[in-house]
Amino acid sequence: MPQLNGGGGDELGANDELISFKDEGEQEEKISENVSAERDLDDVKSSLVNESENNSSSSDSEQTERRPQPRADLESYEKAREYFTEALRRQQDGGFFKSPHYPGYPFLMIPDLTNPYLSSGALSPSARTYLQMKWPLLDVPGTAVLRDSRSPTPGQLSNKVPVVQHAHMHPLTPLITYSNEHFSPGTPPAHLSPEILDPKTGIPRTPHPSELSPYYPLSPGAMGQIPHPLGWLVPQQGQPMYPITAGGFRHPYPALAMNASMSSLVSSHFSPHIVPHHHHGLHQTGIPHPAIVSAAIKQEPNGELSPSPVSTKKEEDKKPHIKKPLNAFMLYMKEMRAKVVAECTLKESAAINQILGRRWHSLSREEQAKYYELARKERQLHSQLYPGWSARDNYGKRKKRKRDNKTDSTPEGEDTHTHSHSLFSLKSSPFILCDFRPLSDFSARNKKPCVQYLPQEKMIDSPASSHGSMLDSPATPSAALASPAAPAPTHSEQAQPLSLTTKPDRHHHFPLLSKPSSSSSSSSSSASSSSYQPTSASGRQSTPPLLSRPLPLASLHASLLSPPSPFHQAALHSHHALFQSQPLSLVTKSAD
DNA sequence: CGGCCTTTGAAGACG
DNA sequence: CGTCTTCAAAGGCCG
Repeated sequence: MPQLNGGGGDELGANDELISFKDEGEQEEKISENVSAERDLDDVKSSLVNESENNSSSSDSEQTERRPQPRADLESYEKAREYFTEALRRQQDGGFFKSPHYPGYPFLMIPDLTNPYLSSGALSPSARTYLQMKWPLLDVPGTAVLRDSRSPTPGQLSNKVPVVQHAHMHPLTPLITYSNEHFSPGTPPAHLSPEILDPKTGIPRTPHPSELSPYYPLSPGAMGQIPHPLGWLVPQQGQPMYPITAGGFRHPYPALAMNASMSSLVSSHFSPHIVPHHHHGLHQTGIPHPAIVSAAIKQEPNGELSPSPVSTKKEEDKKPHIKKPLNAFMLYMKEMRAKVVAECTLKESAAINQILGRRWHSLSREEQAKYYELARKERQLHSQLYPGWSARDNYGKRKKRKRDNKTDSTPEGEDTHTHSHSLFSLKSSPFILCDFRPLSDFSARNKKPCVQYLPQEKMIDSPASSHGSMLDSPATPSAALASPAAPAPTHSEQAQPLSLTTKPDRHHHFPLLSKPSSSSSSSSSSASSSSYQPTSASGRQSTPPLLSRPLPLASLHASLLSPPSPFHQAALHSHHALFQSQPLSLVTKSAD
């Protein structure tokens, strides 16, 4: 929670910073653990790769799409998201390794919250993002709303609508911010850029250098300029954000609301000229929504807009397709996919996703928390933007789902309750089986083996990681923290190889592993859990995902090792400090 | 050309 | 209230 902690934005920031050490240290974090270390290395590698690749391939293609070329812009929110993620990714990669603008990692060192960027820098990429987002929020008077990140129920917060508060900004904001970076590292925005909407006028103007800067072009505080409040809203390519709701528009945003970076980014990325008109994607409100995607209209990969027949438009108008907000994992996927792809030869998304799924589980609580928070904000924003929207609206839009019952093949009764989600995965336990299985399956199925990847992954993720990481190093004290509430399904799975299904975690706890508290269901989310977790916007799953979901091995171990609550809380509060000063292992012990 | 596969999470639907 | 289903992204693969 620290991160989430709205109240002390500063503190949060501070915490983040601490955490941030992870980022760099991420690698470091784990020194203690081989696994982690490996993982980190892996990551690093990947990042390195990415860099190169980004410059070359991935980025090219991606950028190409995204570049503000004069395309029509209808894109949707998807694209916007892509930007974000991409920005994120780049940020990470670039920032991390290249450190373009920042020589070194400046951020790390700077504790100053005021300077978000810096501090953020310290954090893991995601963390950074996070911070950035927050800042703006903090600044805002109305922050109360935002702050909630953790605690306050979203519902409360939002009184939603009318007050758009920063809502506009948040979720996306961060993202947007990222987007800046997205171009940054290697690419000078020259082409991109130069025009930025004038915050005030909305007219394209030349950006300040600072804005242009790829990485953190602008620090909000630093920047004197006030971004156009709506800047990010500006649809440009649309991507970036959710469509604006009428309410949103009305509100004058406090300058604060907008993150300078966002605005700049947005503008830079999206060429203004392109944007301005609402194309088809008008929201009900009549406001153009990037978020709204019409299937028909989606851009083509090439970047070309598919011609949208008039009829199509009509439909759209009638029912604009508003996509679901991305969840934490999806956000993570977007961010990390490129890296994974770069690392391995495989390109199939299915395979990549498996890997990502494992990595996701291996993330530390803090890391996951970042994404959860981000997702939460995104949902919040989404709800504000589209008050009336419900997930159900999209039901049936996606073609049909796979037969849920793939089960047939594996039809043991047990599966019945398993979701359509991969059966395989179910069986595969992250621990032992899992890692292998999926991969193996996957590899088997796929012609292209991920040569590089597999080995590493296995090594990393699976056994070793799970095991070592936790025990040895509390790599994730946090994880430990998280775990208490929820048994780490993952672990549990590991513990029980075959039969266990993955999914069960949510509901089932393994007896063996399970911790007493179990709560299984979720609800119980221990205080701790709740604390760190972002409050779920939706009341329903108040349970922190982390808890509910498979926890990192660490968590599992931790839970086993130590009594949940005490340790837990203590850890929560102090964990950052511990991290920094002491080895994880110590922490764990101490906990005990 | 369109659906499948795969992942986790969120939320709707249903019992 | 608990369980199940659908969708979100993404991109190669397959029919």
